[in-house]
Amino acid sequence: MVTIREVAAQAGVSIGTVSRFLNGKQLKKENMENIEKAIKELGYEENIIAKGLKNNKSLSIGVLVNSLTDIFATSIVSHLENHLEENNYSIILSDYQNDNKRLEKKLEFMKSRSVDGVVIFHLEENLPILTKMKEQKIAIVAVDAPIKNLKVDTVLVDNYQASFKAVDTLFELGHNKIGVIAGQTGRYIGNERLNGYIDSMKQKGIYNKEFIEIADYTRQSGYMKTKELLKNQKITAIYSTNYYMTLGAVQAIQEANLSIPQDISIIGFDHFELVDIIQPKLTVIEQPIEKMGEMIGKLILEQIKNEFENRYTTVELETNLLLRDSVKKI
Amino acid sequence: MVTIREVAAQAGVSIGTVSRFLNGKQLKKENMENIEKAIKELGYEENIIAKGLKNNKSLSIGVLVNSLTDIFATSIVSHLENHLEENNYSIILSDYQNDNKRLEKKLEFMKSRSVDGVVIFHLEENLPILTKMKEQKIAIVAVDAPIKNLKVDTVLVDNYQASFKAVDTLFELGHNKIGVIAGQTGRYIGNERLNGYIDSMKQKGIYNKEFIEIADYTRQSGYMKTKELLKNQKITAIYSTNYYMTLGAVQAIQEANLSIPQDISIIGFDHFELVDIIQPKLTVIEQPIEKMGEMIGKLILEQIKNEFENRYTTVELETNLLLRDSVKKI
DNA sequence: CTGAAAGCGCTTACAG
DNA sequence: CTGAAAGCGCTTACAG
Repeated sequence: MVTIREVAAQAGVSIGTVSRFLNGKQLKKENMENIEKAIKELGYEENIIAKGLKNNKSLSIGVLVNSLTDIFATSIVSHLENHLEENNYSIILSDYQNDNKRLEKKLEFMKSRSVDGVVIFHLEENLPILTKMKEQKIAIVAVDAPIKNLKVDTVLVDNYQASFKAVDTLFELGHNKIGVIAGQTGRYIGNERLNGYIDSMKQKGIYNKEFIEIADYTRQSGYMKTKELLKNQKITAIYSTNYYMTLGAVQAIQEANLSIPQDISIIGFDHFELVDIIQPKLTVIEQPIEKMGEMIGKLILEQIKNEFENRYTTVELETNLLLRDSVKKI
Repeated sequence: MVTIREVAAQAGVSIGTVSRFLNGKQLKKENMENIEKAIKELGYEENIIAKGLKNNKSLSIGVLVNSLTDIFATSIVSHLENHLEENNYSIILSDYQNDNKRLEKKLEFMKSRSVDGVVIFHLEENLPILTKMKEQKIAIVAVDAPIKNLKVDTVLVDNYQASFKAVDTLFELGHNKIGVIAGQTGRYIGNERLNGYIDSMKQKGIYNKEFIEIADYTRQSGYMKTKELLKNQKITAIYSTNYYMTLGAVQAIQEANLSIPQDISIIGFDHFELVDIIQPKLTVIEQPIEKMGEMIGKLILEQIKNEFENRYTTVELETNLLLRDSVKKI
């Protein structure tokens, strides 16, 4: 491995001068040329690890997701990675399987690797390690849910509003017996999405608690709970509050030999490629995946650069209701 | 940040001694106790970055996938990460969008971060940077396809055999007009899967080149090419050679108002959760995802530990044909 | 078993 | 603008 030292020798300058050159400082023209030449000839490549030792920067960002196979998270991470890479940052990725003990361990791990920041998906409870990280000026961005009792930048969507609007849409088409497949209550997203539904139903005077089924975001749970819902003869439409549950819901509807939207209308949450395999094309609430990825990158880099001037932002992005063929006027 | 130096002072020993303790060396009992106590009291945590500087190890592995939203790759990475994390390694993840220029850049990037190894999915052409990495003793594992003209450990499945068996299965059920939705030829996986099909068809004397459609692994292409295939009245079964194309194929079959398996039998490739939403349950070829992840981790750690004794392994794992309801005897 | 010292590749006040 | 030197947090022959 060729180091700055060899470059210095070959260029006839000191290593400090080479270092300054590499960091974009202005030098005597002749020296710059010599250094540049030496770098080329020797094939010098900088060692980012060594570079970071002095100022304790690693140019890496830890990203913690629940599951590496969750399409929502990986889609965002993909955009985030693009953004960060342009700024010479790399991503250390880990999943924590919805287990806060595990998350804590992974965060320790990342801390020991001197990450400059961490991005955490779907965490709601504060963890002792996070407070420690804040003290040590490690940037933190929470995604998709706010972390209680911890002031950090947060990027999420307006889930409440999305649900509210889903009900609006169905109501305008004449539906007033609208079932919902909700995620666990007690968790932020589950609550927001369910409350948006409830308030919208109440506003129209069509609220009925029998229309509510609580599932757990898995396809299997969406399937089961939709079956329950279908036993309720009055339902004419279903609002399913996440991607996987929607897939399960559709399966349950198909198995009940009901057709969409003739027998039942449905609105899903999230628009990833695979919902499009379903016939007819589902009406879904789309999250601004790309914008979320960019926003996260922007916030974390700002934190790192501005050295945490105690300014915390919560960015709440709007969703988009994509109206397609799975809903029908009645 | 508390360092080894402070621990040494508090424990009344030299920093070398603390270092040795941290690396599991045996010391005088009293010193060990004092150091342990000092570590606790001060809340010392090791700095992996600094640790790696001396021997140029970073305890990190770069992983390059085509797309972060490819469920096949992320499923494997998820298992790999578990395996590596147990060994104190972390993963730096990046996608390269099927663009070798981009891949090269990402590899440079990872090299500058002193990764101890890289895992590369779906690469077939050797890249200059890879030769350089080999020279510098950076471990390399190729996944899912061998890299031409480069000796590295490789983990893949027996694609040829999988296809051969898919045709066997259909043939035994009485099918002899079996269409195939293949991926691009000219690429390793595409060739292997197509050749297995072709040879199996020829072996049974039922080969007909009109039964072959070449798609490009996307759902959309699977959809279009299946439509083409269905124009061929003789077809009684379809073998679709990847996950996304299978989803497209099913969609095309549904739109043609044909039912599975009454009108047409189908065997797909890959078994991820979402194929199970399809009615009836698809017969699919399962890849040993978990084993692949473990194997990759095992090989890369062996390379790092054994210091590359010029031993290169290609691990070819078997697939499993999961027989379910989408195929029928005729 | 342990201390003192050199070193990993780089940065950065300091002095000129 | 630049060199010499100290330092980032840790490891590891060397000598005892």
